[in-house]
Amino acid sequence: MEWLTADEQTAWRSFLQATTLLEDYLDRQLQRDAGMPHMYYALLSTLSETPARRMRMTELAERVKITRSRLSHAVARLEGDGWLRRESCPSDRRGQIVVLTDTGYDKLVQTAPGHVEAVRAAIFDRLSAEQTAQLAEISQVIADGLHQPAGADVPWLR
Amino acid sequence: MEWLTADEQTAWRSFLQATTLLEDYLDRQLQRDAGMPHMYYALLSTLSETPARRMRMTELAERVKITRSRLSHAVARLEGDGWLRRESCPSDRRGQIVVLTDTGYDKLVQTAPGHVEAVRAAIFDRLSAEQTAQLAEISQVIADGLHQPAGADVPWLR
DNA sequence: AGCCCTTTATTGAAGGTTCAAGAAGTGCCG
DNA sequence: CGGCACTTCTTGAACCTTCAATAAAGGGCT
Repeated sequence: MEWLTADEQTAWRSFLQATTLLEDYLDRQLQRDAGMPHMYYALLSTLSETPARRMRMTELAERVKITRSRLSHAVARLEGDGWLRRESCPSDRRGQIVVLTDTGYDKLVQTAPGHVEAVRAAIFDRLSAEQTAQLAEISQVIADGLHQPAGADVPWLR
Repeated sequence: MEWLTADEQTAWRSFLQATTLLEDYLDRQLQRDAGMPHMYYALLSTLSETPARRMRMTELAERVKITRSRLSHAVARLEGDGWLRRESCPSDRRGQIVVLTDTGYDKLVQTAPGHVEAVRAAIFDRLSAEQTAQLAEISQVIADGLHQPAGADVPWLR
């Protein structure tokens, strides 16, 4: 068992503070301007980038890295708001297809600029191009590592 | 209004995935091994590093970057578990001082190795020393920016 | 002292997330 | 075909977080 070095500790502390503050900041921004938390916005946003603005539940959950259960609850709420709707899947009767409605798309078009602005203000306006590239690389390494934890042959995320 | 460049988009996407996965991973690890979410562990950990393992509510909230309200709920829970206790502040009768109990300290000593190991496995074992330094710097920049958002003369975090 | 504004901390309700359990469909394999 | 294991998605309860409202104390000002 190894402890963290001094450098690692400062990095870890700063990272935790940055992510905590950032989440809080973006959740507030979107709750205020769009009436939904950041994760829900990410669902609409992800759907809007697919060919027909539709996706299977499981695939959507995998893309945004959340559990199916969490997605079910979120979709139920967003469907109630009218931003998206469910359709049954023709090829697999267990499946559900989530579709971004036109109203949902409009909502996204309406709120995207403010959100992008918030992201820029918090992050990219403050980082050099090099730092942006470094952040991308570091994030990718961490995400890759968590996607398939060493020694686990069973998916750890249900 | 500027959109994100292609590089910024990939960085943002990776960053979001990494932080989502990481939070989930650490919350699970701590819930399983310590019976508490990551944020609660951070409270115990922060207290353990102070001179007499005690701190005012407000200062603790500021250190870990959460609202007073959230802290109140968390402390109520952790006090119920016996990991910490409240004491009234002699110099300011509105104040409360949160104290890490001996049991709470033992709990921390017990669970810290496993948690540090999880953090190492997810992050520092995968990053070079340079990348660790880069992550520290980037995180610091982001955290600094969010601490005092440009154009706000009123604290945005209550 | 009295007044007012601020700071400190808590509370309860509403909403979000996790976890374990369960219903329903798929697909393989004897 | 029948059985069995696995996948897909949902559900409800417990827990956590947010938000707005509140109580209580400090501190300045006249």
